[in-house]
Amino acid sequence: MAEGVSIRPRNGKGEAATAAFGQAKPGKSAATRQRILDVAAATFLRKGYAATTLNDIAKASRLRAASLYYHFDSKEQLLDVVLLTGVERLFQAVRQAVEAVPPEANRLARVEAAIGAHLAVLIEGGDYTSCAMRIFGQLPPAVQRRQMPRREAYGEYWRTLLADAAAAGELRPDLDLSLARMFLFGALNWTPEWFKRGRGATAAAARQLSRLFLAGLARD
Amino acid sequence: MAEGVSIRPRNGKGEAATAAFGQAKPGKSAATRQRILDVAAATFLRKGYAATTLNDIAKASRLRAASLYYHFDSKEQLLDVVLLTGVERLFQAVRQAVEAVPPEANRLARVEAAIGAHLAVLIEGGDYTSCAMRIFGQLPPAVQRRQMPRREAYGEYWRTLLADAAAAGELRPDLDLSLARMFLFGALNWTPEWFKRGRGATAAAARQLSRLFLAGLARD
DNA sequence: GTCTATAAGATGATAGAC
DNA sequence: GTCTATCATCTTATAGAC
Repeated sequence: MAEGVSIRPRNGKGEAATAAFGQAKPGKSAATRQRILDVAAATFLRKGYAATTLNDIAKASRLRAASLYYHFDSKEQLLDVVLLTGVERLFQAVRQAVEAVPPEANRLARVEAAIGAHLAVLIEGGDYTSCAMRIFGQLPPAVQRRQMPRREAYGEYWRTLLADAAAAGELRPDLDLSLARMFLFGALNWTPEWFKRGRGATAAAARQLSRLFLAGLARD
Repeated sequence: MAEGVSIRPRNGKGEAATAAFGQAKPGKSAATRQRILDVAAATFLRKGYAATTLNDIAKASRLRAASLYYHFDSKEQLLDVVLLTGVERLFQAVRQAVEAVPPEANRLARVEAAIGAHLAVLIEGGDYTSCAMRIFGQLPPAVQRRQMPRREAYGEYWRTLLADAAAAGELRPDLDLSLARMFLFGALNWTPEWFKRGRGATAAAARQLSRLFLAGLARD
């Protein structure tokens, strides 16, 4: 809890505390905060962090820039929350999809489930994850450092996923799993750059990528 | 020539014209201009366009910010040149690698050559191409629009490369070539995000990616 | 909770000396 | 070719009214 990033609102009140006051509508603060975060994720994704001004975010949130400081300490803290939320959503969705695979299925089925979930979150899971993946590399080092623990945990999860498949003899033996994983991340994380949503398009893309990746990865 | 981006220096002098004056050392302007561009590409790549100030670029070029305006009209024009240079270098290297493949080789060998060249330029070809690929999606729409013609030409070149292989019956018939190409671009263009250079590392990575991609793409 | 007003500093760009 | 000086504008952030 000491390291990493907290996502507590600046006003220090949760839903309950806010509701305890009779003055504000219950959840008004939380709802506004949420709206700000949604807008921030969308704008950071589209223009990048530095090019996004607090005025951009405020306007799209139907507020003045100064009002953002009631909900967040700084622009950078707003970014922290967006990034962390993006990674958490991704991690949770992927883990859930993997755990939904029947235990009797082979290890590659778990990898395939992870690919599908990662892609689905990126494309249909809102802007947090796509933002977190897309802009990360150009952010101030201090921000990157705070995010590293969760990101490394996610990478480690995938490393295990692939190592398990290798240990089960389901992978070609001549592969560098570390390279393969990073190339796969690239294919996945690049999708927000070009993919156009459409009915069924996401599932079809996931199937394609799984086939592309697995048929090259799996032993014949 | 009317559309797209010119890369002529602001002072309107080429090497010869500058040398015609006895005062300045021959090529001083061109050399400084080159230094500025190198620094700009490196800095845009690391921090993004918006987060990079003219002061950043000037300082690393051993100049004052105002001096940049002798060589370029604006920050945005500097960006234009970096981007266009990056794409041209990439296109040229890939085309050259493909044309070096013996005509009697199959079509997939050409694809493999293209993968190797694209990756090599990204990792070892300086900062222009990696910058151009990495930051493009977050740039102002006007800048993106100016770059589109060359980028689409490059995409079209790849489309043909894959379509030829398909026409030659070297690809599995159940593939969406458009999706496959974009996933491949992702795997390639994401590499600057994580790849650490090392002796032989680039060639090894290219072999891995080719195998990963082709063994999944090629008919058994 | 959100506003107006404003501080304090940085930024892209221009003018003109050298 | 590069510099110093300067400008107009924008940016993050704070103070305090409502």
